[in-house]
Amino acid sequence: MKERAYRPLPCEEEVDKGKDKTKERDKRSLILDAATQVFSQYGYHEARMEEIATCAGVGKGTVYEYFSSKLDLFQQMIRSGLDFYSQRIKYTMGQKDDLRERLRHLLILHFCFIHKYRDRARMIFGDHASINEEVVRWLISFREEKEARLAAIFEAEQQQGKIRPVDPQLTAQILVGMMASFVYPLIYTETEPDIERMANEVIDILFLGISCHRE
Amino acid sequence: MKERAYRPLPCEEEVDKGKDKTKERDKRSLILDAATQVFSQYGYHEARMEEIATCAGVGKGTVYEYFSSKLDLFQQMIRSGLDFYSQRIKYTMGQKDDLRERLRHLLILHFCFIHKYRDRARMIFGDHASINEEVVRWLISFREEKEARLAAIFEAEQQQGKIRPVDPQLTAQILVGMMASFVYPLIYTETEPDIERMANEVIDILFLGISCHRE
Amino acid sequence: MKERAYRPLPCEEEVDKGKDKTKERDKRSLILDAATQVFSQYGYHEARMEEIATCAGVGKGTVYEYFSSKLDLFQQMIRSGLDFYSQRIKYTMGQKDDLRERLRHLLILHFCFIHKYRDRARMIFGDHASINEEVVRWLISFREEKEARLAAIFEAEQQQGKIRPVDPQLTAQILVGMMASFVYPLIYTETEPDIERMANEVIDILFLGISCHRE
Amino acid sequence: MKERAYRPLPCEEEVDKGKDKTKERDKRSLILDAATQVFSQYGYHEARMEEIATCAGVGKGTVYEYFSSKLDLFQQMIRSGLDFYSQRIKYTMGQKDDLRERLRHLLILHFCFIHKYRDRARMIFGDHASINEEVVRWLISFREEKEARLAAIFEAEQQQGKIRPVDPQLTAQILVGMMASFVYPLIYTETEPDIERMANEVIDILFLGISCHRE
DNA sequence: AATGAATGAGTTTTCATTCAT
DNA sequence: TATGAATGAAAACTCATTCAT
Repeated sequence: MKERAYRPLPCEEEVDKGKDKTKERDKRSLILDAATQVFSQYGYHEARMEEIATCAGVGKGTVYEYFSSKLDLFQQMIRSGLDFYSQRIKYTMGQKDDLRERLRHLLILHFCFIHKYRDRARMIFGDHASINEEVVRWLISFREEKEARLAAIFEAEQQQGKIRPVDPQLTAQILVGMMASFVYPLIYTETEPDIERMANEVIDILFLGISCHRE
Repeated sequence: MKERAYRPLPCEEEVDKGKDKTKERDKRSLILDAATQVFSQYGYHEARMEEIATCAGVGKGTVYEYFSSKLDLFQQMIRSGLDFYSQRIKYTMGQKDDLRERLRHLLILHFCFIHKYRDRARMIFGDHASINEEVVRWLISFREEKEARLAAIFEAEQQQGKIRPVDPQLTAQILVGMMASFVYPLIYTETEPDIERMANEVIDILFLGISCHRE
Repeated sequence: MKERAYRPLPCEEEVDKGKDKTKERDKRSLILDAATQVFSQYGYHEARMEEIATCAGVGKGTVYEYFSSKLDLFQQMIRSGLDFYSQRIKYTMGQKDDLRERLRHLLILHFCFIHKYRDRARMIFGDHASINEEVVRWLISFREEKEARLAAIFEAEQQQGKIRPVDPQLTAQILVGMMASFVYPLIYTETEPDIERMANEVIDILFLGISCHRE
Repeated sequence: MKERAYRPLPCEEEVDKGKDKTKERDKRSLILDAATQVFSQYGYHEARMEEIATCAGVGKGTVYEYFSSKLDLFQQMIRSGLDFYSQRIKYTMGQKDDLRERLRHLLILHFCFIHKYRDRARMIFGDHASINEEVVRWLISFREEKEARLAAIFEAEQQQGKIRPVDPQLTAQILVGMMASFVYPLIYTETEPDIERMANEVIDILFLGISCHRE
């Protein structure tokens, strides 16, 4: 019933090396995982601290030894989800030379992540506006950071004449929007998605859209 | 704080003509508007029925004369928001001949809507997964419908050889994702956004991305 | 659906003579009848003023023209039920000479009443302790009056040597208890009860129990 | 105000022997007792969960740890009252040989119970028709069971020629009615009632009423 | 006189959090 | 350190009553 696996993505074996000792997870991350699962299933308000505790295999009081409140637990869970995602994404983005290839890789990773860690993806890309201003600020600044990084890349490429003079900021935002548009489909799709193909199509459209074309 | 204006969009004067008599609003839509405002500000769970009532200028019990429960009120508010949006969007989509121009118009309308009716936009494009299965189904099928309509258009154009052989479904999804990526920026931007420019940029990228190019 | 008839009991034709003009019932008794029906069906607290109004065919506000509150309506309904019952019972009790026959008649009337006017019977013989102290006092004093009247009769008979030297008060109470024991069975029995037989049996037992027997 | 004693009846010392250690009552029965008291005083609808909690010396939430709802608490209270009564009554009924003596004992026990456990008696013998169908069914079947048991006894005696050929069912019902007629008087009487005398009188009347007499 | 739309006081119930063990 | 029994603040909802029409 639990089997919350979190094994490395098929495309990220190098990232998790050295973590497979399956050492006795400490209570804190046990609770964090349970929280991810329960929050993602029920949403913040419908989630019950008792269920999170039970699901983590600890007593209700124990949760409060590690987290000062429900909101604190939620925030830390989001944070950890954000870190978890960033870690995987950043790593790859620093690698390859060619922009197209790098973005293709970004998309693949992104799609893999969403598909593999549905729970976390749902929490990271969800709309938590009503729960906590702070969380919303995090998520916004998280996305802005992502967009800024992408915008910087587009700008650099543009100055090298590799892409058309599009607005780098807007282009970044559009890419992030495209990426986000896959969250729900990937979470709710039962059949195994063809992630490679999806990534290629998106990249094709985007690159034709922003490449230089001789008139 | 009230001033829930709902005057025609600057770009939709033709749509609302004849409706500006500002006739005595009936209680039901008064409450619906208050609900939109309060729900959009606090989210479903943090919203208090009492505040909605106060905000609509009626007593707590009156709300229950028109809506059987908090959930019912929420659902009807979403529904009305959906209709409100569809009304404005569908109208334009059936008009112009040229796809590019039609989509440009779609984007402009979409952006105007979001910017003008922040409350409604936030509710329609928000993530209500944890509140009510039914609402989620509505929103998903609403988006799917939108995507299907766009996909059909792309497919038709494709058969006329007007655009590249991209996956119409995926392209539609990407366009919807692009559109959605503007929700938060437009809602939270204080400065007047240059909607025309934004729409043009998006359309440029998308059309270069999907047009036929001689190799 | 209404057809709350209140026609004379088969055994009381003489009582209602002159009332069969079926004259346009005035609003007040219309409401009183509706209240009897609704209160008896749902009990005081579950009964809704709105339903009583609807059932009486008047508006909600109208009820308050005739009765100052729900409690007032309830009290007046009980009172009217009490009077209705007393009227029928007292009349008969003053008639016949022979005690045995008089009591037999009392029982028959009582049983007929319960069976015919289930609604009223249920309200009169129910336990309204929790609703209103005043109502309870009425019901208790109503029963005490009944018992006192019977006790007086028993005492008189006793002094004439017609019955054993039993405690008249206790005997009266026992008789009333016997009578009450038929309320639920008569209300809930679907089949037509053999009221004569029931009365005879009860009277037989009681009279053997209290008659003088030569040892 | 607390002093909910529940010491053994003066006439039932043998039943409760070994139970008078007044051991630390557990919360559940503490609440059940408080409920009995409050429900019996105010009736189901007028009773406030908060008062029951306070009266039991626990917090409001604690009541819901043991009972899922007000109705559940009410039902369990009735059930426990029914069991409590049955326990005491059944025990004695199985003992003595002579019918007259057995019934005399039954009455004494019944009267003692009512007088001693007014709260419980009021709940058990009250009319809860409007509160909950299930409770009504319990009470009816409880009374029917009682009547059936008595009817069986009367029938047996009859076949042994010990009593007149009365309708055993009706006789049982009458006896139960007689018994019930003492509920209110015993509950509301301030002075110490002479239970022995009352029982003897009732038994005398009933037995003369149903015995065989040579004409 | 008759109405019914509007009202808000009052109640059950939930569940995050505490704290004695 | 870990626990879960106990708690009480807070919110949805009901319905008797009012009063403008």
